Amino acid sequence: MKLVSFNINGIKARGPALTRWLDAFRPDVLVMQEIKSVDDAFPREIFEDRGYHLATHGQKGFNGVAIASLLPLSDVTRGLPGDDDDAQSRYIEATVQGATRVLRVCGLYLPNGNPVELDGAGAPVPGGKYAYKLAWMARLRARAEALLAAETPFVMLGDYNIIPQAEDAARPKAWEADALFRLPSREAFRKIVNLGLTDALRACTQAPDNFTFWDYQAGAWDRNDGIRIDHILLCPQAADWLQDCGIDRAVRGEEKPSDHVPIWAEMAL
DNA sequence: ATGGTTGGCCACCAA
Repeated sequence: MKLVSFNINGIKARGPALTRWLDAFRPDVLVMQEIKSVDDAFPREIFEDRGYHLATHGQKGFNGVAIASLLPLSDVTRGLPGDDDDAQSRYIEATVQGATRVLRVCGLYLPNGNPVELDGAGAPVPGGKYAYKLAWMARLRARAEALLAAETPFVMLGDYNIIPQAEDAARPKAWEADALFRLPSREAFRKIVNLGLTDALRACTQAPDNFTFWDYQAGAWDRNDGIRIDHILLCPQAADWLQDCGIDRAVRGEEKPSDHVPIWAEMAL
């Protein structure tokens, strides 16, 4: 079965491009980010007409995540545990029933974190976007720990807004001070991976130039000035079920594309 | 290295 993460950058603008890709690729389970829609305005028929179950967690104007699945979906939960005051829609979980196995699918849109605001001592300014990013990552790590402790097979996939290593950017120097690549961001990502999770793409290839995002600006796509920030992390059990992983980069060159492309994992479920 | 584009939505913010 094919499991995919795709930051669609606005469902209202992405209808034609998304449906073309959906019909060509036919994912079994799809998590989306930046739907930029409230739940009531989401065009559910795009998915339901094609036989998908759909769970959305949207908000007005920004953010918003969703899960579409050909396999039965159950136990949908919305929001990342750990902060009841967090009003941003960035996290959704659901249980997917495969032919022989059950998988907890965690779809996430990790905060961008820019601009990086630091105080005189170099600490993130409380209430700033960078502090929010790091706090969110600590909550995500706690959630992964809880799922590991419960021995619930799970995958955490989505737009992490993290460039894990220099080979994951065409021009790493340009990103050194950015919230997507600065060392504390990469350390926080490693602390999650180091719980024992597998980066699905890196389990299948060490090649550089496996980007998932190219900015709309300055001809980034034409110059292949990209970064790898969309990731699929697997718990040890789910990693045993991984068969292949790749990035559907051609989507970026089609008409009216998102600035991200799908990353997929083939799993024995 | 810098400047630049798109989405949501209606004055700009976010990326």
